[in-house]
Amino acid sequence: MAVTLKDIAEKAGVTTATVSMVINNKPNISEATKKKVLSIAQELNYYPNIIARGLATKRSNAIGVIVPNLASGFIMRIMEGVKNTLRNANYTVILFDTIGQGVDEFKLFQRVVYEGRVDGVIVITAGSTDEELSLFKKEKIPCVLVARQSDILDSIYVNNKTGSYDAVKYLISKGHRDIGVVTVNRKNLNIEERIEGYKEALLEAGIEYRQDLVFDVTNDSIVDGVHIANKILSGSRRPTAVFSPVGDMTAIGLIKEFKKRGLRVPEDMAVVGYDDLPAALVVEPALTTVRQPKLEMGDLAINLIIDKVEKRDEAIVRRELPAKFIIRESA
Amino acid sequence: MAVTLKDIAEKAGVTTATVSMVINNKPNISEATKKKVLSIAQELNYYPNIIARGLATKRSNAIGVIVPNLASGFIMRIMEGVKNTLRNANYTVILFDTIGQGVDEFKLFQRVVYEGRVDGVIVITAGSTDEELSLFKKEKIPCVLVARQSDILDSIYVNNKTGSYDAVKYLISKGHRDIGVVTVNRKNLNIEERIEGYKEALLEAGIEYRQDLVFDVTNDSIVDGVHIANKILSGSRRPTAVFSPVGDMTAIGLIKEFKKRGLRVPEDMAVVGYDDLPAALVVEPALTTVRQPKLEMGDLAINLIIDKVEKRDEAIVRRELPAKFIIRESA
DNA sequence: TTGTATGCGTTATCAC
DNA sequence: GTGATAACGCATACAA
Repeated sequence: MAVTLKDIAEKAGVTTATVSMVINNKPNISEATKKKVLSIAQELNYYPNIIARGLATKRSNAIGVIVPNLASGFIMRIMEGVKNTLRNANYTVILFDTIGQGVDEFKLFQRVVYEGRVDGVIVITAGSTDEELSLFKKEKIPCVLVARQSDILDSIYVNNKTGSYDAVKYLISKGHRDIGVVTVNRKNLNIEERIEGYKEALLEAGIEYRQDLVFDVTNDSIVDGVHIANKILSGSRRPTAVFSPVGDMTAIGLIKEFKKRGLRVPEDMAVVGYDDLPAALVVEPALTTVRQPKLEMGDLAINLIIDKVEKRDEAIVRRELPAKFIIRESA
Repeated sequence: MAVTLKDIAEKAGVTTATVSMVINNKPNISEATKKKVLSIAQELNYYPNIIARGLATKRSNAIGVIVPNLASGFIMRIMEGVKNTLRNANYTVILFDTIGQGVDEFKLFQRVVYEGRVDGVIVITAGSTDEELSLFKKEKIPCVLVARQSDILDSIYVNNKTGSYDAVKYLISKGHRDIGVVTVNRKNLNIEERIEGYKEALLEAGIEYRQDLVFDVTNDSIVDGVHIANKILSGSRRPTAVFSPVGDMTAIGLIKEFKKRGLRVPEDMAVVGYDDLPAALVVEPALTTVRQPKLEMGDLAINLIIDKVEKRDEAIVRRELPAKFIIRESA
């Protein structure tokens, strides 16, 4: 049996109320009893029962993190940022993942909230529509969105447009005019914004936006990259460069397949990725890409959610972070 | 305010006890009240307060997972396995990470256990000594070790020796006699066992084990690999192959640096990794490596811990999984 | 089949 | 300063 307040109280000859006050560092306790209680607590190796405390205070000191899937290197880096800065805070992280979209994601959220398990939720999402997000808003619990901007919820996100714009402008400056772009075959606000950056750079250079240079992928993965590499090469008017705003893994698949098909990268075909995952450095040639500040997003997210939980700050926070275009060898 | 049993009870004209029994599907409830209560619960969008339930039942329906650090691709794959099979179980995962070793790790464990936050703990560790593990054993809570074998605790682990043995034997069959090996500069049982496999293959082939072919690294990382690649090349008797039981990232660093220094891989220098991370497929040449069944470990771990939590099975389970030697291009 | 009563370990509101 | 005592929301033994 674990040791409780009662055990300490009996041994110290006081009541549990007093012990509780000592443990929680409340004022108006004599030094004498404070010392005695504390020493007994130490001796008995007492740890407060978090569950009971949670029931009494209506606070769980836990933050829920809802992620689309753990497999992604992108998500993992964000989680790492979360954990890093959480280390010294008095909160724990409860992990929830969801493959499903929309309603399922919200159902999960709702369950988590209503069960009283967490004081706040960090949602890493990209697919949700605004209507879906408004459901999150309805719940009273603090909620911060990561990697997705929003007008109605707190959000930490990266400026998608500028990173893409820089990347495409760079390609144009290298003389490319036919620049392929890979997108994803489902609703994803981030990718859409990146495409905007692509279009803007094109427009500015007086280059026509061509639908036949847009290629769909289902996931950011090497196999998807390999797959569309072949599509790209079999097109009527072959591009001289491809930008992959969906992510680095796709770009890596592209590079691998282009090389396999006898093209030199970047001479015959330039490739630019997105995210800057560790693998960007292992592929050859090293991947030119747009870096997202993943650790920083995690860091900011956990700080923000704790602020919200503790101070109940009502204002909606929108924190935009810059993406950084990293020139390496593939373009 | 969240809706509680009481709200439902009042609306249904019964007591909270009855409602509780309905919610928990207890027997001996009339179909009529069951139906009525359930429909009201649904209407009010009721979710049981997990914290309160936890206090009453002394069960939290949460599993703690203690990991050394989230950054590692190896750990992440295990976590993915955990989450995958957890999806339909009625448990949540609470994540704890620890960079520190030994005492700190145990302090964290103890806190987690005593606070009553979790019903069981999965510990992914490699560095802990047997004495440290015996501390874990002392606590009454179920605990399964992953990626680390043990006589005193439940453990899910990979046979380290055979994978290494296969790898080194393969190198020998290719004519290599001077085979470098990279190890880690701190206590790590897994690596030690892999070194055993290396030694055994050597011994069997009548090749002397030479200390000057053993190279230390601090972490499994590309930079560490690059670093020791130079050490290896500057040695008096240069090996013709290097086996990196510490992991794939080191092996990738080796390959990159060997190539940079003008060596051909595998012709001039063969390289074999360990783990089979995604990056093993992106490096050129593709990495020959020893695959660990990471998803499977996660899967088994979560199933085992839930079994232990629910059935209080006392027997110590030791589940050994095989490693698989994967031949690709780097050796 | 359902209601009553009690406890889980804490915190919080009062008196004293 | 400290002690009673009542919550917190739920589960459960026992009574009815």
